[in-house]
Amino acid sequence: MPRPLSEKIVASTGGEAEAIREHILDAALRVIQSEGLASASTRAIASEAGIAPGTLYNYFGDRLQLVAQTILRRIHVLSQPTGELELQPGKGSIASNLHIFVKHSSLALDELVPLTASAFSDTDLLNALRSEMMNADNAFNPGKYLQEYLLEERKLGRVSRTTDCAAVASTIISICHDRAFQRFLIGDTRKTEAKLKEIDFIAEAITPRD
Amino acid sequence: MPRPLSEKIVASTGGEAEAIREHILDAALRVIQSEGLASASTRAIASEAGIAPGTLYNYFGDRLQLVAQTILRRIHVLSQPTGELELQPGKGSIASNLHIFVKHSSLALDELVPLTASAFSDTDLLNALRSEMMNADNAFNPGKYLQEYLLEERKLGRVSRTTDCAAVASTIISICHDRAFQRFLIGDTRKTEAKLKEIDFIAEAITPRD
Amino acid sequence: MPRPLSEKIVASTGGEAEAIREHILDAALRVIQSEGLASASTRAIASEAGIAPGTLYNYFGDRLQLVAQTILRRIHVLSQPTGELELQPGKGSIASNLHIFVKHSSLALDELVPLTASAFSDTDLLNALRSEMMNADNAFNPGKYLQEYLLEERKLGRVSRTTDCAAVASTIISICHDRAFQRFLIGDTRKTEAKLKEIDFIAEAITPRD
Amino acid sequence: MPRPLSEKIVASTGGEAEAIREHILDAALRVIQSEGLASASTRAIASEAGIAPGTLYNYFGDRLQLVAQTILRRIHVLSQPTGELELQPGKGSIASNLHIFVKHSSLALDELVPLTASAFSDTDLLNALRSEMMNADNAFNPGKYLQEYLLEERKLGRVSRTTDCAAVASTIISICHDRAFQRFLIGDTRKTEAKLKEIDFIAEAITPRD
DNA sequence: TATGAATGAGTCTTCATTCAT
DNA sequence: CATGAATGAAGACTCATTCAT
Repeated sequence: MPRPLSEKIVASTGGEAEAIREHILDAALRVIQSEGLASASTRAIASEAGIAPGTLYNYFGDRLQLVAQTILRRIHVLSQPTGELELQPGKGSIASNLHIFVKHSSLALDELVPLTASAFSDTDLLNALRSEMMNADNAFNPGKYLQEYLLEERKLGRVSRTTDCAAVASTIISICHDRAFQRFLIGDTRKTEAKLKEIDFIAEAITPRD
Repeated sequence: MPRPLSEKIVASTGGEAEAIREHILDAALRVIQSEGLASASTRAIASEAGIAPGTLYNYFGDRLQLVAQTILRRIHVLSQPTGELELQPGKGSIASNLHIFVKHSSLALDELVPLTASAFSDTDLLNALRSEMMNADNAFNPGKYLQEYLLEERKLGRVSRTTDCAAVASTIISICHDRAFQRFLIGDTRKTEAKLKEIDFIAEAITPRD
Repeated sequence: MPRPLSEKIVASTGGEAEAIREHILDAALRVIQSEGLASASTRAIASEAGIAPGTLYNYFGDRLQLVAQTILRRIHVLSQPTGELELQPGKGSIASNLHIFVKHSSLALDELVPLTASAFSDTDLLNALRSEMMNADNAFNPGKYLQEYLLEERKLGRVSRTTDCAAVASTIISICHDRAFQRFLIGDTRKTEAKLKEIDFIAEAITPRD
Repeated sequence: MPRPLSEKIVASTGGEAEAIREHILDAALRVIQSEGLASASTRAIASEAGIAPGTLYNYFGDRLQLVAQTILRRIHVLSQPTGELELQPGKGSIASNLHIFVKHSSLALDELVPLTASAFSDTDLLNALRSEMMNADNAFNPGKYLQEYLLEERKLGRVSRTTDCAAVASTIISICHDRAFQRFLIGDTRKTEAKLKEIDFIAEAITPRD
C-alpha cells in the first residue's frame, strides 16, 4: 500500500536504482557481519535496509544472488588499495615496511577472510561466487602491489638481486591470510598484532649479502 | 513402529553406542562435505546415516552439538600425523623435502580448511567450536613437526645456523593453509599441485651460505 | 504459492487485520471447545480458520499468545452483561429472581468455567493468563451486579436489613461456578437445571422476619 | 539389559506389582503438580519414578490410563476424611466450626480442584475420568460429612429447625470449591485464608430465632 | 514501483509407544 | 518382568518467495 521508499532512503539514494541496490547490499553486509551468514535471512536484510521484504526482489533475483553480490562487492571494495598505505621504496627498513604492510592488510583481511570463508558453508553460494569471480576484473591485488614494491627495492639494491619477488609477495600474503583466518577462528578481537617473526625471517632472507 | 537399527548398521557398529555415535558423525561429515554445512539438516544427516531423525537425539543434544562434534572430530583426525610422511633429516634436498611436506599436507588441508571455514557462517557453531578447541589437547601440530625437522637439519648444518626454525615452519604452514583455502575457493579439484615457488624461496633462504 | 486469503475470509473480515485476528481467535475457540485445549495445535487452529499455519504468526507471536488471547477474549465477552437479564427489584419474588439469575448465569458459566479450568493444565499458559488478568479492566462482574440488585431489594425492605449483600452475592456466584464446574466434570449436557435448593435456602435466609 | 528394578524401588515396594503401580502413580502426581499436566510426559514420569519408560507399559495400558488413574487416585485419597478434623456438635460456636471446616477443607481442595480442572483440557482424559467416576464408590463426600454435622447441631437445637442441612452443606462446599479455584487461578499461594464473610452469613442464617 | 500478508514446504525437536535383549 | 534405543508422526515455528493492492 505505501508506495514510495521511505524518505530517508530516498534522500540517501536519490531514488536511483543502482544506489538503492547498494543500500541493500550495505544492509546485507551489516547483517552478515553481525549475525553471521546463516542468520542473514531476507527478512533480516530487508529490515536492516528499512524496506519491505518484497522490495528486495525488485533488485535481486533471489536471496542467493543478493548474498553473493553482497560478498563479492565487499571483496571488491576491500581489495582496492586504500591509498592510506604507500610503501616508499628506499625509505625505512625493508623489515619495517613489510611489518607496516602486514599490519595494514590486517584491517581489510580481518573482514575479508571471514566473509569469504562464510561462503564455504553453502555450495550454491560458493558456486555463484566462483563464477562471478571468474568474470571479475582482477583489478587490484595486494600481492601484485607488494611485489611491485619489492621489485623497486630490488632495483635500489635493498633487496637481493636473486630474490623471486613474486614468491616473496605471495608468501607474505599467505601469512596475512592465514593470520586473519586464525584470528577469526579463535575469536581474537585485538585489532593490532605484534610484529611477526615470520616477516622478520623473510626480511632477513631477502636482504642482500655483500 | 520402533525397530532395531538396520542390520547394516548393527553389523558395522556392533550396536555399541560409541560406534553408533561415530557412525552418525561420519554420516554428518559426508553430508557437510557433499552438500555444504548449510544443507546439513538433521533429516539429511539421519537419512545419510540410515536412521530415523529422532534417533539422532539419543546421541546428541541438538543439531548444534552434532555438527560441532562432527567438525571437531574431523579436525582432530586430520590433525593426527599419518605416519605416511617421514621427513628424514639429512636425506634428499631440503627443498624437495619441503615440497613433499607441502604436497602431503595438502591432502589433509584440502579437507580441513574448508571444513573449518564452513563454521564461520554460523555464530553459534563457531562459538561452540571455539570453546571446545580451548579444551582440546593440541596433541599434534604439523607446524611443530615441521619445526623439529628443520631443527634437525640445522643440527646437521643443512640449514643455516641463524634460521628461526619456528618462523620458517609457521610460514610454510601458512602457505599450505592459504593454498588450501584458495583451492577450495576457486573450486580447484586437482589433488596435486605444481612445485611452489614460495617453497623454493624459503628453501633457498635457509640454505647456509658460506 | 502465496495467495490472498480465501474469498470467504476476506468477505467476512473485509481483509482488516483486526477482523482477521478475531476470525483466528474464533477458530481457536471452536477448536478448544470441541477438541479440548490439548488438541488445539497451531495446525488445527489454522485449519479451522481456513488459513495456512504460517499465517498465524502474522497475527500472534506464538501459540501461547494465541491461546491465551483466545481464552482471555472469551472470558471478557462472557463476562459482559448480556442485557437479556434485567433483575427488577421489587418485582417477582426474591427467590424466583435469584433462580432466574442462576439459570441465566449458567449459560455463560457453562462455557466460562471449563475454558478457564483448561488453562490449569499448562503452567505457562496459566501464568500468561494471570498476568493479563492483572491488567484487565474488571469492568463487569456478575457478583457486583447481583449485589446491587440485592441492595435495591434491601432498600425496598424485601431483603432483611441485616443482610450482608456482598456475602450473599458472593455465595450465589460460588454456587453458580461450582455447578458449572460439576456439570462439565460429569459431562452434563442439559442446558437447564432444576431449581436449586441452595438458592431457596439463601432466599429464605435473607427474607426479613417481621 | 538391567533387569531388576532399582534396589531403592524394590525396597520401598517389596517388588509387588500393586505397590509399584502406586509408586508410579505417586511419581506421576508429583510431575503433574510441579510441571502441570501438559508437561507430564511418560518420560518425565518414568524419570521421576526412577524406572525406564518402557516399564510404565507393564503397569498401565497407555499414558492416558496412567494419567487418569493418577488423578482419580488422588481425588479418592483427598476425598477421604483425614480424621484430623472432627467437628463436634454442641461444642464451640457453629460459625467457628464452619470456619474451621472451611479452612481445613482448603488444604485438600487446593490440591483437588486444580488437579481435577487440569483434566478439562483433554477431552479423552476427561471422558476416561468420567467413566471411572461413574464406577467409583462415592464412599466419602465432604458435603455429606458436613451435612451430618449440621443435622446433629439441629438436633441439639443450635441450628434452626427449618434449616435444609443438605442445601447448607452443599452451599458451603461450593464456596470452598470456588475459593480453591480462584486461589489457583490467581496464583494465590497463601495457605490460610481470612474468615469468610460468606460463612458468617450462613452461620447467621441457620441460627435459630427465638 | 513498493508493499507486506499469505503461503506451505521445511526446520528442529519431542514424544508415546514398541520390542529385542 | 525391566530395559532403553529406535521409531516416525506430529508439534511449533521460520523463511524465501509471490502477488494483489
